[in-house]
Amino acid sequence: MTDACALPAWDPRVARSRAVVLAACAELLSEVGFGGVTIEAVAARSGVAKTTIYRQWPSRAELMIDAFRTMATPSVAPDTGDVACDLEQMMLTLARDLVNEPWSRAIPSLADAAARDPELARLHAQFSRECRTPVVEVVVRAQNRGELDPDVAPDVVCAALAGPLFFRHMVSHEPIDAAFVSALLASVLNGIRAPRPAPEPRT
Amino acid sequence: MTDACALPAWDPRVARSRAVVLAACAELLSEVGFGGVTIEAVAARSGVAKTTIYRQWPSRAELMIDAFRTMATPSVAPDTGDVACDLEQMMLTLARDLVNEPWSRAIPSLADAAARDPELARLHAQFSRECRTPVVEVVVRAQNRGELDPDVAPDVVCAALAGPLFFRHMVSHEPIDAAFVSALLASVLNGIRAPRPAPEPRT
DNA sequence: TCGCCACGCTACGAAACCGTAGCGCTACCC
DNA sequence: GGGTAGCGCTACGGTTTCGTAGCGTGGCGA
Repeated sequence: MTDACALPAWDPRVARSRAVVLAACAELLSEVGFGGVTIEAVAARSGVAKTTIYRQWPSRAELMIDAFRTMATPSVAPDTGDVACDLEQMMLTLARDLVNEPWSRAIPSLADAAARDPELARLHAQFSRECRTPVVEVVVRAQNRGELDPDVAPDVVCAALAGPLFFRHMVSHEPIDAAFVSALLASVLNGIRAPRPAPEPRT
Repeated sequence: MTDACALPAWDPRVARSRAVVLAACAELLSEVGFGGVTIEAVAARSGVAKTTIYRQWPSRAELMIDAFRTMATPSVAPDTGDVACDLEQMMLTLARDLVNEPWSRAIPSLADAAARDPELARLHAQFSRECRTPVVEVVVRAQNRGELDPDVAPDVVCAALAGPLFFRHMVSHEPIDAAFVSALLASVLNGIRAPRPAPEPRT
C-alpha cells in the first residue's frame, strides 16, 4: 500500500529522511490542517532540509497524500455473532479515534481539500471506502444470518451509524461518548417510534 | 458584536460597499473555502478597494464571520401532525441544500477553520445549534403526541438524521437523494432489525 | 458655497512560501 | 583509495498576501 514498503532496495538514508518527513507532516496535518502545512514547516519540524524533501516528493500534494497514508489505519470487522455487539464495537472504536487520535483533527481539512483537488478527492474516496468496508461486511453478515432487514442497503446503515459520529465531530461538536453510541445504535436497530401506543395505521 | 444587524442610520455608501463585499466574500467562500479567501481577492471580486474593506472590518476573521452570517439561512420547523412527514420534509430540504446550494461547499472549510479559531468555533457552534433547533422542536412535539419514544434524546435523533446527510456530503461523497433520505428515515423510525422474529403488526 | 465623510487608487515595507541551484560533507561500495 | 550517492546548508528570484499611509475625488448636508 504505502510506497515506503513497496520500494525494493532503498538507500537507508532515503528511508530515514522519508520516515522523519512523513511523521512531521502527519503531526502538522493534525495541528494546522491540510491547507496550513507548508514544505518549509515540514522541513523545520522534521529537521530535514527543504531541498531533500523536494528531491523525494515532486510536489506538496504528493507529500500530503503520502503523509495521510501514513496516518490512515485500516480497521478490521469484528465477528462476535451478534450484530449489535459487532456494530457497537466498531462504533466505539471510531468514537474513540475521533475523540483521541490527533489525525482526526485533520479530517475536516482533508474533506475541504478533497472538495477542490481532484487527486486528493480520489485518495479521499478510496480511503473512506476502505473505512466503510468493515461495516458493510458486518451488516451483510447479519443480514445473511437473518438479524437485519435484508432490504436495507448496507451503505445506508453505514451512513446511519458513522454519520452521526462524524456529525458531532465536525459539525455540532457535541460529546461523542459511549452513551451517545449506545443511544444511536439502539435507535437505528430498534427505531425510535413509541413502543406502547399505536393502533395507528400508517399510510 | 453583530454590526450587520444593528445598523441604525448608516451612510448609504457604507451600506452599499458592505453589502457588495459580503456578497463577494460569500461567493469566494463557496469557491475556494475558508482558508482560501484573501482580502485582496474579495476586493478584486467586489470591486471595492482593499482599503475600504479594512476600514469596515478590523481583520480577515471578522469579515469571514460576517460573510458566513450572510449565507446562513435559518429554517423553520414544519408541523403537519405526522412526525414522519415533518422529519422527511426537513431532511429533504437539508439534502437539497447540501446538493445544490453553493454555500454547502464551504461547510468543510468552515468546520476546519472552526476547529482552530476559537472565535469561529463560537460562531460555528451557535449557527449549528440554530440549525438543529427546528429538528429538536419537531421531535419534542412528536414525543408529546406519543409518536416517538420519549426516552430518546432529541439531540440524538437530530444527529441520527442530519449526521448521515453531512456524512455523505463531506466524507463518503455518496449520492444524497430522496431514496437515501427515505431509507434513512425509515431506518431510524422503525429500526433495521429483521421483521421476522418479533410478530410486529407493521406492514 | 464650504466642509465633511467615505470612497478609490497607488504605493509601500514586511513576511511567508515557492521551487531551484550550487557547494561541501559523509558514508558506503568496489 | 577513489567514485558515487544522498544529505545539509545557504542563497536566490519570484510570487502572494498582509496591513497601512498618503492623496485625490465626489456626493451631501449645513
